[in-house]
Amino acid sequence: MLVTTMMHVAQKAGVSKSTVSQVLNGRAKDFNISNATIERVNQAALDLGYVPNTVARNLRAQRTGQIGVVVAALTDMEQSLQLTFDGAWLLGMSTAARQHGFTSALLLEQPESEPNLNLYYDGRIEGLLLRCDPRHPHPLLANLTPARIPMVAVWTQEAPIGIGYADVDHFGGAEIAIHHLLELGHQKIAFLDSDSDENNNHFRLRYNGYKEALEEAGIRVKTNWHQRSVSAILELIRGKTPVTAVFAANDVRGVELVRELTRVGIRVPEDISVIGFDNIIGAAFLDVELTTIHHPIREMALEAVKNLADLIQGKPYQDCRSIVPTYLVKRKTCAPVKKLK
Amino acid sequence: MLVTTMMHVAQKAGVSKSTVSQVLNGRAKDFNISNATIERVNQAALDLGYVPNTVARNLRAQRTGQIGVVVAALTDMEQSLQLTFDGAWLLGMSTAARQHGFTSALLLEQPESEPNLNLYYDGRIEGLLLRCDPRHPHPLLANLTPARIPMVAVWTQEAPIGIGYADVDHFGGAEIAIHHLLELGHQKIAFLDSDSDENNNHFRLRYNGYKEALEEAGIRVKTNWHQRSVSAILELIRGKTPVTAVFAANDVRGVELVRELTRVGIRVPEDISVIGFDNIIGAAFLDVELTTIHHPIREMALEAVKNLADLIQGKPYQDCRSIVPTYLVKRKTCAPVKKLK
DNA sequence: TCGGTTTACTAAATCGGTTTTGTAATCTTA
DNA sequence: TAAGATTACAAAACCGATTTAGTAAACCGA
Repeated sequence: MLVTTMMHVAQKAGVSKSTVSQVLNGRAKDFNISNATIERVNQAALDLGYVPNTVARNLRAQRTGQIGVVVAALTDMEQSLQLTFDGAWLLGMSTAARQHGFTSALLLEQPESEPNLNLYYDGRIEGLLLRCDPRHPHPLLANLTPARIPMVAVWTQEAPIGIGYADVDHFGGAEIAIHHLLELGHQKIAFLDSDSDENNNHFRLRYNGYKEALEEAGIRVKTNWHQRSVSAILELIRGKTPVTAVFAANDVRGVELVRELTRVGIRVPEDISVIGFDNIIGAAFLDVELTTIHHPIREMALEAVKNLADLIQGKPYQDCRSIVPTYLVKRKTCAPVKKLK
Repeated sequence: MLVTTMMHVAQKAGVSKSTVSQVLNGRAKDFNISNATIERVNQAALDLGYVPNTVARNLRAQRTGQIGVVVAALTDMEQSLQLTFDGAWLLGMSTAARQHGFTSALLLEQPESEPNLNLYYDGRIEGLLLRCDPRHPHPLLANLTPARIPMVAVWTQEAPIGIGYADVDHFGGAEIAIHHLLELGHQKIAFLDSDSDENNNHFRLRYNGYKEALEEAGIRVKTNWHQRSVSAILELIRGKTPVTAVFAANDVRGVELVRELTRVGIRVPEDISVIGFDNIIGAAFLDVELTTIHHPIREMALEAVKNLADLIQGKPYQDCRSIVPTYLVKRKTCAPVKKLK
């Protein structure tokens, strides 16, 4: 490779490599290096275009300033959303990593078969970030006996002992959505769940938040308010005790619903209010201007990195768990309830 | 940190660390290590849960098996598209990296100010991938005197001497789009350019492909066929020599156009055919089913990594440049031209 | 039985830094 | 003015591997 090493600088400056190290690390004063020597060393380093070898430095320092990020292969989740999500999260994470003193993040592809923590425990990284899938526990988290490496699970609130996490406040977000509808006078509010992702933990949390918020307001949640198909919601609306608003488990479902309602002549928000969840990036590009709950991906990424940094610093894992707050994004699919009773 | 090193294994097995190294690297036969010793060493390593330190190994081997990926901060480009793009590209790149023998990829945030190649030249990575912006040359490419590190620019076809690249065939894709329209009998075809990105090199290539394809078919491209606003296209359609089809510089514009046409009562594709470019991920979620040219991001990522691997291996940079082919995605916005003449 | 080869290892050098320890020379201060 | 402190460095150890060179013992043919 033929790179200039510290030795070359030392030779050029006529000093030992220890001196070079001391000078270049700004510790000259601690070692009583004369100004003349400092000058000579700096000049030599400059002339030779010297760049310290980080690998060597890391070996000696016994730390790398790197964290690992396991990027799972794409699952069957709706590709577009998955990709925007991953894009936002990776980019946010990368920025956050630097802010927390890590030089960089190592992208590690998830090995398909037996996940082996040792694989990540070879000294290259100081901690690990795992992007989880809300539908099933991450394999690396599953067969984890003791946490031998600082680890933070991202996008989940279920992590084993020793593991930190960062997730969005799905429960609280749902509450915010319901409170908004309540303020608009709605009382009968349906929940449009996913049709496929029955095990999606986030959707479960959102449903719980929905239920809790309604019950706290003294409203008994009828079982048939919880539906998994747009057509079922349609029936509900046309039924004898119709709902006046629908909380969709996510924006995809929300948009779907609004489109169908519009198609069959039910006006949104005049006849029915619809609120979604996620504030999917690029929603501006859609035909439906959905009121929704913002899902803060980058903030979550930032929290994840912060938690990992703390964990590495030795903080107890209980203190390295964050639930990132959401907020309401008012657009055009919610309105005060019609006085039709 | 208290990890088990090769020394510990050696002690436990009652041999020297050289022997341990030889055994664990499968080079026992070359060094005449007896089977009994091999067995002892393996058992000791297993018992102690030994994992070789990759940093030390890398220092000695003078290579890391890592490549760097510069992730630029988000620009003002339409966020959604940017994020899906980056998600797809990072994920594709990461998979490709492993396939090409790199253990992992290092995410390097782009320093805002003076880009300093030395920063990336400290031994941690063997090469660099730069995701470029089609609107302006990458700062790292701009002030690059000699290429001191193997580098591949991604999403551009303009790279200095010594630098490889991987890009999508924007020119060829445009030709494919036009050929499709020509086959459907269209002769008067407008080009709906971006309204803002005047310096976007990709759009320029697409325009050139459009023009070339038409001229090859013996059609003289009228200057007013090249427009930058939907309303201008509308005027064109309503004018005395109306176009029968529009090639949009990208899907965003295409969808915009189709929506507006539909709104003012012009039917697509019955009255006007529209073809886009990009096949934006998640198009399925849109209301407009746009015929378009697929923009293969993951394939581009794969080519980029392949080129970088080749470059690292010493291949001449001219052979490390790829233009990835596109293909037509037929959906519902193109139809045979109406015989109205 | 003696030099040469093979067997089975070990010692030491190496990668390129950082840090601890060592050592002359000069400077203080009692 | 001699002991102690300070100045200004250099030598060597160290991080944890890999690799080259070295060595002792067994074997082997002439």
